[in-house]
Amino acid sequence: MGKRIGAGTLTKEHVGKEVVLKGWVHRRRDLGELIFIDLRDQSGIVQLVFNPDYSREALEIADKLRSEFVIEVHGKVIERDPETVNPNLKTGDIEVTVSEVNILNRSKPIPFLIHEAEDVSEDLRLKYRYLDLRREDMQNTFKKRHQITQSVRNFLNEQNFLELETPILTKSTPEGARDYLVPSRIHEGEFYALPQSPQLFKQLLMMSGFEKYYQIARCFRDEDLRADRQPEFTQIDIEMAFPTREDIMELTENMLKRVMKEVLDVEIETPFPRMTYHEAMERYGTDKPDTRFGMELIDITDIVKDCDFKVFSGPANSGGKVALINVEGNADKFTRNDIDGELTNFAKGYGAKGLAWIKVTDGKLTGPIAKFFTEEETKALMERANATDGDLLLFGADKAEVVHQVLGALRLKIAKQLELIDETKFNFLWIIDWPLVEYDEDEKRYVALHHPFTSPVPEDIEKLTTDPLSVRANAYDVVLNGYELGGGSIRIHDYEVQKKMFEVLGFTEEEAHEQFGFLIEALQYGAPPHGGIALGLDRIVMLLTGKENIRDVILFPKTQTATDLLMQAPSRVSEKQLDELSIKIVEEE
RNA sequence: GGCCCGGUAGUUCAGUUGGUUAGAACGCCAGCCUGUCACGCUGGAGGUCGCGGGUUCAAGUCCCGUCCGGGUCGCCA
Repeated sequence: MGKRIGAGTLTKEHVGKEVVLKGWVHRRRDLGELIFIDLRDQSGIVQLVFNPDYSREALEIADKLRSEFVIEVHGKVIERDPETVNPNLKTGDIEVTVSEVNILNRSKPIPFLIHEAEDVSEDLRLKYRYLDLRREDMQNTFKKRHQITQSVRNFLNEQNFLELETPILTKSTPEGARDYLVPSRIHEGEFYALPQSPQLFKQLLMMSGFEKYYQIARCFRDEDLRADRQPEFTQIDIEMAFPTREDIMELTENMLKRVMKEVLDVEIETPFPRMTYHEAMERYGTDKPDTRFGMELIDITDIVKDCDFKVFSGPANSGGKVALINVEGNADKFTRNDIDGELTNFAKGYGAKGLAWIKVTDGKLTGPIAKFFTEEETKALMERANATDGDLLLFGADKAEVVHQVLGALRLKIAKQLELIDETKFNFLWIIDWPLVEYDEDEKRYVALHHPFTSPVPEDIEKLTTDPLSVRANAYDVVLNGYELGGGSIRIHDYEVQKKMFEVLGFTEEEAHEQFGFLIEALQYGAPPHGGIALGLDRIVMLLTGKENIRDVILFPKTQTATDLLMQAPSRVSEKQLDELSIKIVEEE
């Protein structure tokens, strides 16, 4: 009885050795009196040969083997003849000739073959996730995910951070995302909430004297899903006592640098470029710009103020904005139909009323709106846009917010369509100087852009009550290739400032005490200055494995309607369970 | 909640202007095959065209509703 060896680990070094292999039947090639089987285990694939000259008994069993049967084989590693070497297989220069085979388990014909699962519809893959996960690509993804978390842990451990756990059953608080609620059996009519993040706990840990904390933390938010959003996801959660903003940013940069090096063997430049929120909105129309390509937004509000085109001069003269993106040299890729149809519809989806456009031909502006501009305006416009023959200019004219959204989205869509993005690049950058609060038209009050515990930059504290909208937050987001990887801030540690912040957000003193009394109190017992950051682990894995979808880097993800197709969750529960929780289901009409 | 795309054999798909018995490839089953590696060859089985309703002499195809999956806007401190 030899010891089991991994199929994918066999090399020429093993030639002549007797080995024991255990794994799955990946593929079978039955030539009658000669059968080949690709045996797959976690380490890889090796070809087994069943030859009657070696063992007729084994051949007869091999005849009965089917895809995904689990087998144990004893055999000898032999070198392949040069003409039968398979260069597509890592173990292709050897094979194992089998003397004995045991069927450890059988498999029904499976819904899809492992080697073709890549092309199978996603709902079927999710229903049979344990089959989908047998694929080499999936195995590699989760190996990489493991490497990333280990790399993060090693780095933070070396920096003397403690990995500490915080509760999953916690308190529902206002602000932020919708909570997942868990009914309490013992306290009738009361609920725990699953944490949207360990935010308050990690701040309390700083007040508890743990000066450097981290956690690979599961977080829950009951909001609608997207390609890069799941209702439960994982954050690399970090908090420090006594840090400056620079400390956290440098720590984050070094951590990401280490991960990129260890996992992808890619060197990234630090420090990362920094951009203010304002600049990001002006140049890219978004707070998470993809800087791997140009096509930046160009403001032309001043140029079109007096032009005859009311669609432009209107917003330009009433506090709005007119801007354009220049699709350089690609005017011929878009017909008038493409622009007035698909692109215009796309723009309308982001709040635009329409989509004005101009093409540049023979040094002149062409298209239906070109006639509205005087010679001077044309000249200024072309100069500002750096427009030359073959360019397509797409315009946004509206409130600045709408212009940013529309052109920002168009910029991305067109870059993808024209393949202008260098997929090998990793463009990390910081977005800083965020507004502390914004005005919510629906709720008729200020809401925190980050969260209510984010401190203003020191020089703006004065304006907190007089002009909240102008106050900059001491916050920072790290962005990679157009995705928000994470964000953090220096927190409020001053009781008075925190009280003022709640006031600005429209909390009465009573409400503040009811919801955050524990924090307000803790701040009064020697809370140290503190701050930190949280990074979305799933998104990091997604970007580092080149996936376009967060579900591909989560073992058992949920569908867009937040269901688990494998376990069939959520599900009804028994009357008895409901009774114990004092819960009654009200069926909708 | 809104908008968009999709749902036909186990899987991936095709299916014309609404018209005879809904096809292909892979997989599956059986037989043959000693150097295959996407093995090959021969034969076979396999369909609630997501579901419900409507229009029509006739619906996979057109209309309405609904369910499921995906993308996105709102939402996500």
